[in-house]
Amino acid sequence: MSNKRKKQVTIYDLATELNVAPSTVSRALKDHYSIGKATITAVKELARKRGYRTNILASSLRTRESNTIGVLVPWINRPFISSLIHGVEAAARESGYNVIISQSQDSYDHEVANAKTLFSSRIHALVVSLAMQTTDYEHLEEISSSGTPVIFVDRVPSTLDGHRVVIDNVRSARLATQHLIDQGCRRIALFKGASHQIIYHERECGYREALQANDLRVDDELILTSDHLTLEEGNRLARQLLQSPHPPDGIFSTNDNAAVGAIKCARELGVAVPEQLAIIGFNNDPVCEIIDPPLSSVTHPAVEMGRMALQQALRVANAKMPVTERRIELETQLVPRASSLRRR
Amino acid sequence: MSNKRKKQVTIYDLATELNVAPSTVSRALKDHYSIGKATITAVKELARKRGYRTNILASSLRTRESNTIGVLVPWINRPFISSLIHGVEAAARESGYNVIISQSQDSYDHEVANAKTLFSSRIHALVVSLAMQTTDYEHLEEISSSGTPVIFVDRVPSTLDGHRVVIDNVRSARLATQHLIDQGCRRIALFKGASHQIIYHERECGYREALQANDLRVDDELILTSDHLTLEEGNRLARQLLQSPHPPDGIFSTNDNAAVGAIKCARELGVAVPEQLAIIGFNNDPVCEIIDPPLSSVTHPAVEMGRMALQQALRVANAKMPVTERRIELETQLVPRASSLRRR
DNA sequence: TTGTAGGCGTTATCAG
DNA sequence: CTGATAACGCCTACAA
Repeated sequence: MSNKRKKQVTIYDLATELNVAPSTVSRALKDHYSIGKATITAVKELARKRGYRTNILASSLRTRESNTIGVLVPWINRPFISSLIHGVEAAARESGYNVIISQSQDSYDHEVANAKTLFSSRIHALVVSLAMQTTDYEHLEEISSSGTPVIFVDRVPSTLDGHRVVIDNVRSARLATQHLIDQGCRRIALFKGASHQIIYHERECGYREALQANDLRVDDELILTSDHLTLEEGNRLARQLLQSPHPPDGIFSTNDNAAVGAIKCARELGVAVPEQLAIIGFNNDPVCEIIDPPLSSVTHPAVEMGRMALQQALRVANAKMPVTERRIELETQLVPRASSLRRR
Repeated sequence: MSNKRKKQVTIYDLATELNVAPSTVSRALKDHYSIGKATITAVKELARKRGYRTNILASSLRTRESNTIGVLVPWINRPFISSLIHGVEAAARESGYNVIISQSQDSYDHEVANAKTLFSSRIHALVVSLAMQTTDYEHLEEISSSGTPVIFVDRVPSTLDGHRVVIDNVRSARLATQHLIDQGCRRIALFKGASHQIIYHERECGYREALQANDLRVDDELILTSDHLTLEEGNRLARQLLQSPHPPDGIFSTNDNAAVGAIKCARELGVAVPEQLAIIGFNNDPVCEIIDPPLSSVTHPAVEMGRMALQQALRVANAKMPVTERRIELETQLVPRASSLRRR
């Protein structure tokens, strides 16, 4: 009920009370160089006293610049994503921007609808991690080509050449796989997500490269795809493998959740980890230190990726010239723990 | 750079092209009853074709109603909070609202600053979970008394009588403690957060009530306070207790994190869980099922609390009459698991 | 150093 | 059923 709200204080009110023009107030409030010191202090003093708060809506409308950054992610309540958002939000606030978030819930339709809504809010820039379902990017190209910078993070498009903040998935997966090989594994299984998501495709490439570099045969039966890579899925996939005629002696899971499922499965079946089955995950979620045995993993710098994405967004939005560095790659690190370390 | 942006399509453009007045277009777009069927379809058709998107800023300015809900929480990247936000966001979107988030990082100063910024954005309502540091509520009272509904969730103020969505902390804590007693515990320790946060105070009350109801002495040495209740803190507190002359035979931790720390500590010291030390946490985070032994806990319906908070926010914001139901309480449930179940 | 005036895009009011 | 007009609060040429 707008009529229940107290009337807000405007620069007009301050102006009349001080017997100056509204424009003077406006300028004084932002320390415009042409305004007298005395006026500035007087205006600010009164503003404080009257509880004046600049109306960002009006200001944004006038300048055609909102100070709001849109964030569009699959799910907010996942460790990696919530840390990513944490990074975006913290960096945004430091630069004086607000963050407006929405989740696609991994649905393409939601993603399209939310992208439109965010666009209507005249966001300054958009940070996106794609829904699992998404394979075309028209809704995002539209935003981008209208002049609003779009920065992709983690789940980036395969065909669209947009700005992106990523890790080297191929190298990271190669590292993880090589680590298992170094620990003596010869039959290594891979748990991956839907291949049309490029990150999973790349991680598979790294896995294959490592095997080939060590003259190990790639057995397609050991490459398992899951749409969600939940703990339960990981458990199920592991069971399937361990009960097969030729069980693997190592598993590389492209996320930690599914790896934890595998550990639990091994425990249930009485398979010794890491002696009979070495396991490594991906993301280095807190859960790695909680599960027994502790889970080896590869770091995935979520907070940092969020910060970088925001900075890149501002860089692109405020640049005079097109920004040529369209891809920002962050470092990852192997974190070996007991789930894969065999005493030698 | 606004000048890099393509000029946006306005109702004006549509109006000229269709030879009608802008006001007609505006009304047609929202199916105003007084506009002819033919005009409506024509307008909508052209709008679609030209890629028209209503400018929410202008609309909000004019109507003095933004369709944005503010969310102010300590940290986004915590399981309970990110699920809470998930709930708020999902419900908001279903009702046609956007969500703008900011985190206080548990600092009072941040909380005050962010509250001001959100207020400047002319949010429709504000959902808040307090920073650990916060003990005065002027910054929020100001918003509330200006007519913007403020809804507190979980970490609610002790002295301010605002709208709130909570659980029955006393009862929940009583349940948890009684459960340990039922399992044969006689010396039960309590891990709690800063007492000026009412939720911890209430949980302590529940704990005391349960002990007294069973004629067990309350030993103040067993009540340990920690500012953050992290896993490491839990580990440290548990060690302190277990190495004391009279170690406890049960621990009730007011969050799961610290309880996990206690389990790890017990494992490190060779104390059997639950036989020598029964442990129960609070929140029922995913980690409960991952730790070994699985951690007993009390559910804390994060997503549901988020949804309810949003609904209450809209109810209050759009009510003709003051909303009298200022407190919404959700159910919790005891979830016994191996960390506290002693075979009998 | 300050004031004037017009407009950002939308909607509410009042006429027709 | 539709149109003209004025405002929402702020910013920015341009004028003084």
